[in-house]
Amino acid sequence: MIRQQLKDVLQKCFTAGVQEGLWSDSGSGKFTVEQPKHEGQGDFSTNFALVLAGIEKKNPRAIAAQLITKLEVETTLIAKVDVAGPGFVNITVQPKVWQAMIPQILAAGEGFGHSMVGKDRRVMVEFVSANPTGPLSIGHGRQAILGDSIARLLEATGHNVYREYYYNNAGRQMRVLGESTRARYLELINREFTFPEDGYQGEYIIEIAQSLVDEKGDSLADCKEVDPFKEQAENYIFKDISATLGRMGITFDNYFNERSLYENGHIDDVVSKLREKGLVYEKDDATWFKTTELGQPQDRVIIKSTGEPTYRLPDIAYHREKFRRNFDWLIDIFGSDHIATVPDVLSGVEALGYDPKKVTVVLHQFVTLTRDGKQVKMSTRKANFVTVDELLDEVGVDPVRFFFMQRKADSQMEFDLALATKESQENPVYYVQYAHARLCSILRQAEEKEVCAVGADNSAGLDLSRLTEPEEIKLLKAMSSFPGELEASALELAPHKIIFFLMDFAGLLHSYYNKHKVLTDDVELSRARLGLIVAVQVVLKNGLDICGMTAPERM
RNA sequence: GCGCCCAUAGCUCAGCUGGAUAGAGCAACGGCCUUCUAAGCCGUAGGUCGCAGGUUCGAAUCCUGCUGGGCGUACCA
Repeated sequence: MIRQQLKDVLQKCFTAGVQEGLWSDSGSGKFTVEQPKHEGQGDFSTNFALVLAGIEKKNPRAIAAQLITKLEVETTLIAKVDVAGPGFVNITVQPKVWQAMIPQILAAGEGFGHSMVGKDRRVMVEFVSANPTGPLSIGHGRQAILGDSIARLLEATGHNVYREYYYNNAGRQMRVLGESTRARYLELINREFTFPEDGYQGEYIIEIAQSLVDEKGDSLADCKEVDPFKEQAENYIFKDISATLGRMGITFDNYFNERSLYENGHIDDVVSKLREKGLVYEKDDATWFKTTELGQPQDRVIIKSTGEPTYRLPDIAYHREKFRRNFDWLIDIFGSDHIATVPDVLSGVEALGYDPKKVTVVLHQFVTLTRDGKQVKMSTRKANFVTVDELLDEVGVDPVRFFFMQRKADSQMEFDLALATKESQENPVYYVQYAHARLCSILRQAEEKEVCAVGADNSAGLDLSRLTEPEEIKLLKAMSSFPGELEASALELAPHKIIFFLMDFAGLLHSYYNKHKVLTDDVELSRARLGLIVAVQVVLKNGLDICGMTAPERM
C-alpha cells in the first residue's frame, strides 16, 4: 500500500511532466515501482527514467534528474531520492511511514495480512481424490498439503472456499482389492486361496482380513461374493485415509462419489448431449469422443466395447456437476500422471457449454523418495512405499507440512527419508517457530518486569519514532509487504512463496534479537520495541496459522 | 516420434511475469552464550544460471534449436 502511494506520486509527476512538455503521454502506465534487492538502493526504486528514455530516445539519467526535482517536493512521504546505475531512481521514504505499520498491525491482530480480494468468489478446490485402495502415500501427501495450503491461502484472501474429495469405490481396482482381501482372509483361516495376480500386497490387507476374522469368524469361508470383502476393505481404508488427513489438519466439505454420476444418469446425459452436438460416434464396438473436432491430436474412447466408460467420461460429467453448482473458480490439484485427462475434461465441459477458463489445474510433479541414498519406487500395488502416516510418525505434522509447502508444485522434489528424520531437530520449520517462541519469552519477561502491556488499546501511547535501527526498519518493511506476499501466494496458487517469506522474516527477527535488546533501562525505548515485537509476533502467528502450522509459545 | 514439466553453489531449492553486484537452507571452515531461549547470530569459501543462437538500453527470466531427466501419449485411473 505504501508502494501504491508512491506510484500515485510518480503518476502525478508523470502528468506534470507531460504538461510541461518534458515527455510525451505515450509512456503512461509503463513504469513500475519495486523494492530493490540490495541495500543502499533505497526503500523503493522505479524504472521511470529508463522506460521513458526508451520511448523518447533521450538520456535516461537526464530524465531521472527531471523526475527527482519533482519528487523532492513530496516530503511527507519521501525522505531522499537519487539516481543510480543506468537510470534507476531510488527512493527512501520517511521512517515514520514504516513505524506507522505497528498500530495498523496491532489493530488488525489476527486479521492482519488477510484481505478481501476474493470477496464473493466461490471457489472449489478438489484434491487428494484417492480411491480407497490403500493408505495415502508420499505422493498423496504432497497433494494433500498443496491443496489444503492453497485452500487456506484463498480463505485468507477472502475467498469462499469449498474443499472436495472425489473418489470411486466401484470398478476393477476395487474388485481386485476385494479379491485380495478375500485371499488374505482365507489364508488367515487356513483355507485354500489364490492371491490375485495384480493383487494388493500391502500388509494393511492382512489387517483388514484379520478384522473380518475377528468380526465374522470363518463364516465367510464359502462366500462367493466379493462384496463383503470389498466393503470391509473400503470402510477400513477410508477410515484410515480420513484419519491420516485429520492428523494433518485437513478436512473436506464434501466427498463426491463417482458412482452417483451413474445413479443420477449424468453419465448417460453427457453422452447424449455430446452426441446431439455431433461429437460422439461408434467405432469398433466402442463409443468415441471426437476431440479432434476440438483441436486435439486424436479422438478418445469414452465407452469401451465392454460397455464400461473410460475415466474420461465420468471426469467430464463430474466437472459439469462442479459447474452446475455455481462456483466462480474451480481448482483441480492433480498429480502429473493425470495430465492426459486435462485437455479431455476441458474440451468436454467446453463442448457442453461451460467456460473452461474457470478451471485452473495445478499439476504437481512426483516426489521421488530416497532412503539411505537409494531410490524407492512407489507403487500401491507392490506395497513398497512409505505412507503419509509413517512420515507423520517419524517427522511430525508441522515439518511435513512445511517440507511439502516449501517446494513449488511443478518441479520434482526429492524426499530423503533418512535426512528428513535425522534433521528433525534442525528442520527449517523450527527456525520460524523458534522466532515466535523467542518473542513470547520476551513478552513474558516484560510482563514480569511490568514494563508495559502492549496491545491494540495502548499502542497509541508508544513513541515509535524511537525505532530507527536498520534491523527495526527491515522488520517493519517486511511486515508491510506481508499482505501483498500473501495475496500473491494465494492468487498464484503458490504456497511456497509464503513459506519463503516466513523464513526470511524469521531471519530478520533472529538478527535483530542478537544485535539489540528489547528490554533495556530506557523505558520509552523498551516500550516502543515491545510494540514492534508484538507486531512481529502477530505476523509470524498469522503466517504459521495460514500454513496450518502451530506457533509454539515455548520451545 | 509428439505434448507438458524440469535443469541455478558440493546437496535440496528460491529468484516476484525483462532490471542494478545471482539468493536461502543444509554440508565445509572461522568466530559469538556471567546479558530478553545458542533450535540462534556474525564472518569465510563455494557459480560459464545445462549448451548454442536470437529479441533490446538490459536475459537466470522471453523466442528458437540441441542435450539430459520426469510424466503422459490405453477400449488403466
